[in-house]
Amino acid sequence: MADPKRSNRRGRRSREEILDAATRMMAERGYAATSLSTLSRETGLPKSAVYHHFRSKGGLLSAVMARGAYDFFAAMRAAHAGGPPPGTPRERLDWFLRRTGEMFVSRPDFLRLHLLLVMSSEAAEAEVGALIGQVRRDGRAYMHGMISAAFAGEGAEIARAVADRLDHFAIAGFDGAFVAMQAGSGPDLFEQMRLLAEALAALGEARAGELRVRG
Amino acid sequence: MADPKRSNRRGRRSREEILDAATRMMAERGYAATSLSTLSRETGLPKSAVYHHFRSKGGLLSAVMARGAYDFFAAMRAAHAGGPPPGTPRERLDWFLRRTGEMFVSRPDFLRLHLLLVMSSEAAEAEVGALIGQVRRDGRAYMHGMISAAFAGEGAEIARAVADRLDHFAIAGFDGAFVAMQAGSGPDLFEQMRLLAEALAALGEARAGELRVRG
Amino acid sequence: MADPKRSNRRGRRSREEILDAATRMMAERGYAATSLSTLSRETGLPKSAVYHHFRSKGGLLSAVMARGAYDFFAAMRAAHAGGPPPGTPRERLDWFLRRTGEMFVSRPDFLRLHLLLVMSSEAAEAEVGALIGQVRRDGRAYMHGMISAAFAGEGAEIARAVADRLDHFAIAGFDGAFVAMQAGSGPDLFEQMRLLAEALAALGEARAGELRVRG
Amino acid sequence: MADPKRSNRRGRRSREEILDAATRMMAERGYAATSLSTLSRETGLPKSAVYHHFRSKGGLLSAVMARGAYDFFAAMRAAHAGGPPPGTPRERLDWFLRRTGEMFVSRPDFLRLHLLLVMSSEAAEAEVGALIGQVRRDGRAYMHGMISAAFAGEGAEIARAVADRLDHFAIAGFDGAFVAMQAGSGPDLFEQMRLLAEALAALGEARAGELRVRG
DNA sequence: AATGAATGAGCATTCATTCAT
DNA sequence: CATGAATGAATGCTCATTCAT
Repeated sequence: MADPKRSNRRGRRSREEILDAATRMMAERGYAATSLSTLSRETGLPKSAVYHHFRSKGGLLSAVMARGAYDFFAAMRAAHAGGPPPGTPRERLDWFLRRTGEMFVSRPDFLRLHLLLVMSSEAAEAEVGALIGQVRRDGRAYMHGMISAAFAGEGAEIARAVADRLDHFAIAGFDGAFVAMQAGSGPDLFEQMRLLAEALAALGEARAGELRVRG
Repeated sequence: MADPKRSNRRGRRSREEILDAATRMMAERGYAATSLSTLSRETGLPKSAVYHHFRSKGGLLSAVMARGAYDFFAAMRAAHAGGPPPGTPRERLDWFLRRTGEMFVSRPDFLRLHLLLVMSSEAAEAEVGALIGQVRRDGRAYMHGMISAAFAGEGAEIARAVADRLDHFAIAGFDGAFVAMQAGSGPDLFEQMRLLAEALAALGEARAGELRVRG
Repeated sequence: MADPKRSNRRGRRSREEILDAATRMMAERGYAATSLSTLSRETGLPKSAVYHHFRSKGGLLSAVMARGAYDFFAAMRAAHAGGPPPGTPRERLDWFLRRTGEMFVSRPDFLRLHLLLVMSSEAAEAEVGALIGQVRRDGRAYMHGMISAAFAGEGAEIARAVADRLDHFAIAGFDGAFVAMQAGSGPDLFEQMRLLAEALAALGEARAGELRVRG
Repeated sequence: MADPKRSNRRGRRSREEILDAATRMMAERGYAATSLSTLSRETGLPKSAVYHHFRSKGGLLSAVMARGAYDFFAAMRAAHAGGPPPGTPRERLDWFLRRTGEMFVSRPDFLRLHLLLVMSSEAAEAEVGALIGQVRRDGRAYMHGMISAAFAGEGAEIARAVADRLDHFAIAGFDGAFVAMQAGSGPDLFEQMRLLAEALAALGEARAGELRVRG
């Protein structure tokens, strides 16, 4: 079944190949619809290799998610390194969101699988459920950082308060835009990002105004 | 297996029972992970009843989607019957979105399955793919109606232009909020709806302002 | 399912339609591989019609065989009506066998199904088994008649003795030639028939010679 | 289901067991009527073993045919090793055919299945169809060898010409005699073989005579 | 460390049949 | 007389998993 030229002394590489294929397939078809037989056929590696490296199909899913999350956030940090140039909150949000949108386009697999699992309650299986929760918390924290950076000009306290209020909303805007992109409906993703930046800026400035008055 | 008291002359009822159970199960676990054996066990009806009524598992999915869409939009129209009381666009959007949010909470199954299918490319199987596209178009048209109703005070032309610009964004806001609700993360759905109303109002008014100046 | 224009008051016709389709399908695919669903789809008549007219799938098989046998032997008698012109046994056998070969070519379904059942021990189911035995006996009797007619010039007694000896062999020659025709191998059926006639003539004359000497 | 003492390290043996049972069952009931469930029950091996060893039910059929053909022709060669003693063509044909008849009686499974497939057009499924054609060609070649050996005394050229003319006819005689044996009708197989030998001798000598005159 | 052989449980689907109308 | 609805049993097949090597 396996390519005979493939040595049997290269565990690390096999692991990565399985992980790559599984990420792609699970993101395309979902967890339940991804069979180890197909995975094996597509990688040229035996089914037992999955058990060798990941203990079970569920373990493979966990690994896929863990690596995906790690890579995703690393890529996010890289994309945003240096931070936006000075400017209005809206300009700064625009800068952040445009770059984030580029990530969505170039690495959709992780997000797709993430949303699939969120919706399908296959997550309920403990281990993965925890990972998903962690990813959502990390995502929100990341978003929080972006928003407060955008409103840094209002002072740290106000920036934080604004971000507290808007981070979930921003996450929802992302998720929704990603769904629309997957559906092939809607305007292109970057147009959506621009509107989201505009909305966040408007909401954030309104909120900052209130706080300035009160403070 | 089946209740022996169940006559063999009640096709319509069996059909509905299967449809109910399938809607719930597919929304919970996804299409692939919903097995006809489990469905049969849960309804007490034989597996062959599915084939009798729906021709195939795919046909059942189509029927689930078709009925779900029909019921969903009917319930939406019922929830919004009469329309919002007079007021500012934001107040009117608030009224619309609060009621829509209630729908999400009370009938999440259809939306869950819809999003699951959008993400999982099981939709690619023709028949269902078309249905999903139709649902998204209908949803967007519905949203368009809500937004232009909210901005009716600006005149029909401007209201329409605003809705043209914002309908996709609003859909994304809904989808994202629904995802957050499913994930159990984020503030409650109604808080999200309020923010979305505020954002749409702000974006819409800015857009209307531009148009008034140009006009 | 059924053609709506088809009245529900025409039992005789439905019966024949089912019989026609079943004869064809069973001859093509065998009894086990002929499903009532397919039969129903192909005739446009409901599956229950089979039970109405034939009591069971096995009953349908019996009816197919019975009608097939009846028709087949009637057609044989028609083809051989009048009998061969005077001539040598070989010429007369040639005449018989050429005409029989024409039957094989023009109505292969019954023979195919017959051989299929003979080989497959689905015949073991009593009712059909008996029918098959009857068909083989009738066939042999028919062949006996042909051979003794061919050798009538040797006198009735010798003609009968020759036919007693050769009828089974002739049947085997027929069956084998029919098999070859179905397999698409071998020379055309009529060449086979000519050789068979030659062989029967040679064998018969040798036998007749022996008998004449003894007598 | 399986014998628990059966180790999971004996693939070769399982393969043969399945092949044996399948050969017998398919020859008895035909391909379509042989179910993997019954096969599994009868071998004590799980259904999945069939897929492990043969990829599909069709693959099992191919393997059954391939092994059957191989064994059959090997046994034929063994039965005819050494060749017939010197004598007239008829004596030599008698020797060949008697031995061949013994094969039919002692190993009827392969031939039964072969004829079943020839008749039932399940063969049309490519892979098996090709195998069947090959078997018929091999059979004919074998028969050709037997006939020309029987007529070797007439010289190689004439012997070949006689065999060219009669091989198909001889095959048909075999097939027909085998059918009669399966049907339980007719005289015993060896009587049929004797008549066939006589017929082939008569036809062959007539043909050889013609050729001698012409040559 | 890595794998091919093997398997039991479960899958979607089709079957022949019954029965109320 | 004729049928559409309904179903339990069985079908061919795929699944995730184990285990000896």
